Amino acid sequence: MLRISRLTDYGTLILVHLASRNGRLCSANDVATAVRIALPTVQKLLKLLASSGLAHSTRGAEGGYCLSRPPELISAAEILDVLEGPVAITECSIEDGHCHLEASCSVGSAWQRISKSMRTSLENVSLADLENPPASFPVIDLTPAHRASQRTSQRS
Amino acid sequence: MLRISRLTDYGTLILVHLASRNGRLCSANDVATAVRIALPTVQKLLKLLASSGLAHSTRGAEGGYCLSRPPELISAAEILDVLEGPVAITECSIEDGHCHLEASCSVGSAWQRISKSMRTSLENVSLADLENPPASFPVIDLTPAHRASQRTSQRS
DNA sequence: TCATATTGGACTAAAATAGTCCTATATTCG
DNA sequence: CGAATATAGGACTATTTTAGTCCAATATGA
Repeated sequence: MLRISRLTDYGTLILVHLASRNGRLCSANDVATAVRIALPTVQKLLKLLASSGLAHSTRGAEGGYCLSRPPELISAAEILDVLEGPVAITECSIEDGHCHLEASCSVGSAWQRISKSMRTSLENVSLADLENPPASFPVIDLTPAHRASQRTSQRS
Repeated sequence: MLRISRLTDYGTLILVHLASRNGRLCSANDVATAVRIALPTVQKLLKLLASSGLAHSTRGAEGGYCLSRPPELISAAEILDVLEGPVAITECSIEDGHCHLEASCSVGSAWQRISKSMRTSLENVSLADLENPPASFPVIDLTPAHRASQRTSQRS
């Protein structure tokens, strides 16, 4: 859980590589060599990144890929959206709220809300942050709002 | 991504049901009826919950399952650990740090750290919270530590 | 026109997930 | 004791997802 797929991992690597090239074009071949992932897989991912708008592609000889925006403006949430599909911690949270489990579904809604706040927080992490990760990311406060006041001084 | 499996969803439902029974024993059959999930699946999950220590089982006639602790003392992180296996956002984050991707792996390490802080935050959400979900969970601040000071007043 | 690249999609293989079933063991009650 | 009720443990199958490969078409530059 909270596991990203291998392709997403690869995809991130590729994005970081493109970021390091600072806007210069990079062919699928170049990328594959640099990140040491099989060419067909890299091609597949680059196509996905380009069609989703995270990368820009140029066809033909001397063509290649580059980021469509500076890495500071690409969020981890976006990257996950593209490479893993929409972030949704449970299935029915996608089509908000209709499963066959009726009453008990209040639980699903809790997972949904947790998922939602996680997503929101991932929007504040940029590709640039992934490129040069800080020593640590701060501990998240997922505590339900109604209890929050009781434990504000928690992290010593 | 950030998707939990269907079995985890079911498992949570079952735990919430047990919580609502307030310590009284509940057979697999009772649970299956209550949560409306196929009996064999419920049996499988209850066995898992019992063997992992989240639930307590009593064999024989009049036997059944109950929570091993009050719902306030069971965290979402534990539930996920049991039902989904160890939380690890990338593969190599499990066996901390050896993949064939060498230098580029600093990225993986970033995902790892994000995953880690998410997990820590899930430790502060209890089964009781899942049972009666609050209106919303607060937005998480995942901003890297070195930028945190610049945006403390972010949530207006 | 040829070499270099991306595009779009089909296709196969491998692995994880979901779901079912069977036999053994423990407990209660008549 | 013996029948009924439950869990325990594990094998097993089917389904779905994920990973990975390949090919024919199109675009570009020299």
